[in-house]
Amino acid sequence: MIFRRTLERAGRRWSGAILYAGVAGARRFVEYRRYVHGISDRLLTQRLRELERQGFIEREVVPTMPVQILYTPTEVGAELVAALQPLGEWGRKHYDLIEKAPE
Amino acid sequence: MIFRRTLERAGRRWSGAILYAGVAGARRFVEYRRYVHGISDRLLTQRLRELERQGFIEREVVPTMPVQILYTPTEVGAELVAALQPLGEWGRKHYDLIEKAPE
DNA sequence: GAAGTCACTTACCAATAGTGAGTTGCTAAC
DNA sequence: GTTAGCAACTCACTATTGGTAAGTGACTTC
Repeated sequence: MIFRRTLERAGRRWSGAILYAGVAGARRFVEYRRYVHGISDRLLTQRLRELERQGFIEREVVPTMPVQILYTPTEVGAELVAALQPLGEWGRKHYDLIEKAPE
Repeated sequence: MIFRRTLERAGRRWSGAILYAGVAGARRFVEYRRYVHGISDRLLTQRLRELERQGFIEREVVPTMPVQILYTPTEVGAELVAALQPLGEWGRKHYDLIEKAPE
């Protein structure tokens, strides 16, 4: 079912938050790391690569000295984040349920 | 961040699909198993327990012979599924991206 | 009395995630 | 001219999660 696949892809650990950071303005590796609190370098690298492969962000190497690497959300990536807004609303409304409740 | 926690809780493997099945009318264990294609008994048990602990479904034992066990989505559970509708729309729109694309 | 259903549980292995340290190529400070 | 630092990674190791398959006990149907 598409619903399940979509939800589980977007809901993969860190993926949504990384995309969200991109939409919020993050571009460089360190910026993403600052936005996405708690993620390790290893997983940030891995997720950025996945999101690139899946077409949600674009990777661009700027040959300055030292090189800059920019990760920019694509059109679909931004649309996906937009589609997640109601879920964000729900989360804020039920703050205690998701922030205080057991795993 | 709430957004991340919410998304990752809903996006945990099988969780969203199970809740969705409940909203779609599933009540008994075997019904959920039929709705959520591909899930194993082990994980269905585990997820139903988690969803109950988190307050998304209610477990009720009906002392017939043999016993029936009914899992019913709560109000918040149903609201969560409703909040996920736009994501479902997005998924259907970008079908090929999520169904054909690389992991 | 053999086979089947419901709602699980157990054991085992594979895949994914977390932690922490190391690396390369540069610049700036002491 | 060694030391320190940053950006963007990579590697090795452990812990957690998920998948597969089989088993269980109370009951029903043929």
